[in-house]
Amino acid sequence: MFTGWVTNTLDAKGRLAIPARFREVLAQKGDERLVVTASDKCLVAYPIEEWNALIEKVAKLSQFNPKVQDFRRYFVSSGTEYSLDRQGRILIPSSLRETAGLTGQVQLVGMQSNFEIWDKDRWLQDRERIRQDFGDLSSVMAELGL
Amino acid sequence: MFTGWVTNTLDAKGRLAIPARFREVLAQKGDERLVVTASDKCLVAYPIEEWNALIEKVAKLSQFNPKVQDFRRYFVSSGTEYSLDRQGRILIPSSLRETAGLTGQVQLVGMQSNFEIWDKDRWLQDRERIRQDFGDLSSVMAELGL
DNA sequence: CCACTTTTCCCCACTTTCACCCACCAGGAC
DNA sequence: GTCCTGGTGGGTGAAAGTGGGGAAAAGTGG
Repeated sequence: MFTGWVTNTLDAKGRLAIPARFREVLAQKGDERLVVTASDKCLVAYPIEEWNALIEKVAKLSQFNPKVQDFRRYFVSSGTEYSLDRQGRILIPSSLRETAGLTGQVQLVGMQSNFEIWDKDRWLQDRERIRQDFGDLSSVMAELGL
Repeated sequence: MFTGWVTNTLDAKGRLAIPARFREVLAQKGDERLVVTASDKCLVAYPIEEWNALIEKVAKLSQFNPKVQDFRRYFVSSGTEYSLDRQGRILIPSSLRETAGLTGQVQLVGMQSNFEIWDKDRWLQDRERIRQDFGDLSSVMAELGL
């Protein structure tokens, strides 16, 4: 399980160190490869296994539903496999860096089965938005049975 | 499987380098030929094998259904076979270049069994449109069981 | 049918990017 | 203090991408 918030820096070559804690999760799965994909405000990283499970589900949806097409074109298409280098980093290609607005400081956010990669400033803003919303959020959770 | 986003440039002669990662997929199939055809906003490239499978399916549809006719006229008829040159490029004929509005910068988008060829600006616009819609998209995905 | 232009293909050369390796620095444990 | 670990930065050779010259092929017009 990926948990917690970590701030790392993206170096000039576009490399990002994966926190040791996250690497251990991968090591336990016996497969250190990651799939990184673009979401609307950030990037999302999945262990291969999790990603494949997701892809299979998408493959079963109607391929002619325009929403599904858009989802595939944006979210699925950007998903590419990366291996860690000897220092436990991945190289994030410029197209994904641009999409997610990654600059210097990067926030990694554990989301249990996967983790998100945010531009730090954007993360701080979004966190603030969620905080404002929290009261409302709580009632939705209650409705969902939590 | 073709995955990920790659930006390459179309040179003055209309040649486009196929990313090495995509070429490997073709090499694994043992057939480096590609069929490129026009879709509504971009071009689509298929490995021969995939294209033939598609054609066979279309052949089974009613030849007198006007919609099928249009589909064949536009999508199927424009499909032409291209081989890679020694540098791993294909020459995109001017008719297809115009249709897809390809200028300098070109975006290649991996769509698993095939890949799309977009004019970069047009791609950015379309991506932005999808991104705006992402919240809505996500809820549709949730409804569909994702 | 022939001359001419345009397009296509093949080759070579240059530039940029990437994968790999090593080195450094900061902080915590001993 | 030293040792270790985690994160950061940089050099280097190979690979990928880019651009252009020139011969062959195809298309065009008289």
